[in-house]
Formats: sequence, structure tokens, C-alpha cells
Amino acid sequence: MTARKYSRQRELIKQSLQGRKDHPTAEMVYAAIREEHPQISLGTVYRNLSLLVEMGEIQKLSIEDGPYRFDWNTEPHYHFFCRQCHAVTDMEVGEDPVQEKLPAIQSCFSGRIERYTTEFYGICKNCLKAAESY
Amino acid sequence: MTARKYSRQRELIKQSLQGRKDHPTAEMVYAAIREEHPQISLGTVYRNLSLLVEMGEIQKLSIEDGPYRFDWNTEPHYHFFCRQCHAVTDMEVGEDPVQEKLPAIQSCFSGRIERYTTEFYGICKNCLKAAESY
DNA sequence: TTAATAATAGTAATTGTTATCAATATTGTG
DNA sequence: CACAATATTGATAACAATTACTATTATTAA
Repeated sequence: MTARKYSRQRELIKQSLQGRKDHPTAEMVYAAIREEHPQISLGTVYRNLSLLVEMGEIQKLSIEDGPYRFDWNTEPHYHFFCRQCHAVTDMEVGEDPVQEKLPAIQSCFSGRIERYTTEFYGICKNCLKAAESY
Repeated sequence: MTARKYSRQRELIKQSLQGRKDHPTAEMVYAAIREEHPQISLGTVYRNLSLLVEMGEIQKLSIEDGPYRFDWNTEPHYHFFCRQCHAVTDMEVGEDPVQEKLPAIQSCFSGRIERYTTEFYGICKNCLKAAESY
């Protein structure tokens, strides 16, 4: 279809994302890359983040209240959203709780289920600590 | 705190939501109410939807790609998002798959988990049917 | 090298949502 | 009822996040 060409900027964005685990927003990626490469454009960051998602090289997370976050880790795993500081962290959940029930769920649903996500919301460690000392 | 006063518009919004099961966006609620009450303002719809969420009378759903959806049903249940037509439908999942594992999950996580949601994504019945006839 | 075209920087436009504000509606009290 | 206090409204401006546009630049295959 659309023959893809190499782009230095796309590499920078991918690498920047791989080097951090805070699940940044597009704006945060832009700010980080701009320190070394001040000429990069915000539009380029958005465009390439979308492309990388489309290419399956990164993951896009939608969070209640707030812009999208991006994750270099495309393996299925779980996220926790702090409603106070809006930090996004990975969670250890063990084996997938939904997967074993999926056949039963699919059998009584007439659409085609392609994927599902579970997100956890609450207050993160740091905000809890900050709250107890006032 | 903030003493609440009756508002005809808020009632209309609540009733409109209760009368449909398509999990409409704010814009959709606005359009529906405007047919009978053309003087209502979009800002009023947004303001009251937020208030109703805050009051726990309705639920706000965040969906990947697209504006927020609203649901009169505040009981915990599951949703399916069609990536093609963006319809949102309720799902039958049976007992909560995550709940039983929650103590184990919480025990190895240092933040406070307050709630969690699971959403399903794919292609709905109607879009599947439309696709097979071309 | 050169022709074809994907990608860019910079900026304008769009979308979804919130804030502002003067006018109006609701409500508790005399 | 009259009226003061104030929550709510409609209208519109402002805002934040994201996408679209465009002339220029970079990549790539022949």
C-alpha cells in the first residue's frame, strides 16, 4: 500500500519511548526529544506515534480524563492510573483473569471480539505517602 | 457543600439518557433534546452530564478514539466498542473475572486500587453482516 | 543523478470540552 | 406573597488535544 521510508525522527521517537517507563503523552515525548533536537515538530511526533501504533510497534493507552499515553511494550499487560498525579504505571496481575472466560463471553455475544483491556484506577504510592504527612 | 437546585434541563438530560441504550455522546444527547427543546445550550448539556456523573446518577465511559459516552446504568457491567461504526453496546459477561483475583493483585501493588474497568473492542454484529455482503 | 514520492517543519484548522458572564429560575425565610 | 441569596441557564469565548495542509527536504529505487 503505502511504501514506508526511513525517517530519523521516527527512530528518535521510538527510541525515546523505549528508554522510559512512564507511559508519556505525545507532548511529553515532544518535550524530551526537543532537548537534543530542537527542530522537531509537534505534528511529526503525533504523526509518527500514530504510524507506530498502526505498525504495531508501540501501544496507545486511553485514560479517563487526560490525553492519550504511549507504551513501547506491546505485550498485553496491565496499567494503573493515579487520579491525583495522573501517573501511569505497569501492574503485576499474573495470569489474565478474562482470558479463560473469553470463550463463554464470546459465545453469547454476536459481534467479533478482537481484544479487551483492563485498567485500574486509584491513588499511587507516592500520592498516598504525600497525603499521610500533612 | 454546594446546595443543588432543581433544573428542568438536568431532568431532561437524565430522562433522555434513561430512554436509550446506545450510550450517547454529549453531542448526541444535545441533538436529541434539541428536537423538543431547541433553546437548550450545548454547555448546559456538558455541565449537567458532568454533574450527574459527580452525583453518581450516570456513568461516563472513555473509549479509545472518540468522545466520551454516557450510560444511565451505573451498575457495574461491560461494554463493547465497535471500531468500525463506533457503536457501544452492553455485554453479558457473567460474574466479574477480575474481582476474585483482586486481593492477590492488590497485595503486590503499593498504590490503592479504587476501581477497575474492562472494555472489549472489535466489530459489531451489524458491521460484520454489512461486510460479508459485498 | 535523477525521478518519484514519503516525510518534514511550521502553521492553520478542527474537535471536544470547559470557562465566563449577564440574565433567569429556584428556594428558603420573613 | 415578597424578596434576598444563589444555583442554573444560554450564548459565546477560550482552551487543550489532535489532525490537516503545504511548500520544502530526505529517502529510495532505477
